[in-house]
Amino acid sequence: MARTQGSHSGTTGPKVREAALRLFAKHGFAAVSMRQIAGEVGVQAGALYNYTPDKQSLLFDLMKTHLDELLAAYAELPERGRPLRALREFTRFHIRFHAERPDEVFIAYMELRNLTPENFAEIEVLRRTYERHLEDILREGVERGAFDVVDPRIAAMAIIAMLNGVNTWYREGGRLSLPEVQDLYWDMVRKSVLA
Amino acid sequence: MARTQGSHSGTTGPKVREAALRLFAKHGFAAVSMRQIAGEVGVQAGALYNYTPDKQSLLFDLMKTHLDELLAAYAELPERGRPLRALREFTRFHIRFHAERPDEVFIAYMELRNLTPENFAEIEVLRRTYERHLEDILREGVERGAFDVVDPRIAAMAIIAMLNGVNTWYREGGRLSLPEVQDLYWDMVRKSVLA
DNA sequence: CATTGATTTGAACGGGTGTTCAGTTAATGC
DNA sequence: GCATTAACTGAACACCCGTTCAAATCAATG
Repeated sequence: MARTQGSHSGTTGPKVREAALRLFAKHGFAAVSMRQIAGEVGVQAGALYNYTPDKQSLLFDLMKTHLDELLAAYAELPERGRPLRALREFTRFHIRFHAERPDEVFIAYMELRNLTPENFAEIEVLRRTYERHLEDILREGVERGAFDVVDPRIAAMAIIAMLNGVNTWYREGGRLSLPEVQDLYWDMVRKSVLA
Repeated sequence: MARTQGSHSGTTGPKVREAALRLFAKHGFAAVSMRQIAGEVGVQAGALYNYTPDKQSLLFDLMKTHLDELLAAYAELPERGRPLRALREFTRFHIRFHAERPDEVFIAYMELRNLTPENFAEIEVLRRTYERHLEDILREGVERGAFDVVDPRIAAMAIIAMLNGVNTWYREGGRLSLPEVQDLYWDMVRKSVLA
């Protein structure tokens, strides 16, 4: 046997990325083999190399795509307004965006050490860019006297760490709805920086 | 060759745990081989099995020891006092304790999925016990009217996630000293729950 | 100083790893 | 309907994996 019925790069390609995403998130990059991914796709391991030059690139592409989408989605937030309003929009956006993609988020935070140094550096720039958006909101709030934040850089990291924590426990259909979660966290974020 | 000069379970045993700790933290459990650990210890791979029944137990022991020490250290905190004071002590304790053991903390949060279900369950009980200490402080603060927290369980997880974030950037000898970090975070934690 | 017991070696076990590629088959364009 | 191209197989490559164990050597004991 060789080329199989119904085979298409347009369908196999996404399947490869989806399988890798799910398996990496569940078992970790190092614990997943190319043969496992191929098995999920319904293909032999060799066929994966039509879609990625190697395993490392597969991981990098997943992370890069995730962060590109994060920055693009944030950039398209309509009318962010003044500091307090902007901070609320950031908080709500962050929780929603991350709750919608638990696997991508998990990989992006857990598998950083499995990137080559060059790939790591590229991902870090994107992550840092996102953090700086929040940092800028805080800084402007301090200038306008709306916020009392001694160190905006630290505060930004603290808030993001807190918001990322949602993904460790939030599940759709659980005790709390997403809007309820957003309200609870917004209450804490707001008070933590208020003057 | 067989038994080597100066060999002692009293020295090799700790060396094995230290090497495993460092390597697991740096490369991840799945990416580290028993031969790598043995190499760091200065021994052949077979010798490791005098000190652990298998690789999995090595990981579990590291996590269990870490969490046992965490709970023991918290239990020995002198005079925690009323809610606000207790919350401050918790915050300062958490930051210091975790900053002192970055490798243990990293492993305890990143390698949970590499535990067998039984081992995972045991670790989760300990982690949950620690979380509940904070939850109890918050609950008492709410009862006494000192705190305004809608959902103490969620708030406890949010605060711990925020404090854990310190380990992603804090390094001894960096821009901020540990007391400065403790002050910055205490300021945010305090305000986030205040009535 | 001989003996016992603790400690390690080194080889072996069966199996898995990422990656390459010649060969084969299905889909596509003319 | 036929030639071309895209997609995939299956085997092979060299190597690494966790774990076991008889044999060898050292430390400790009496």
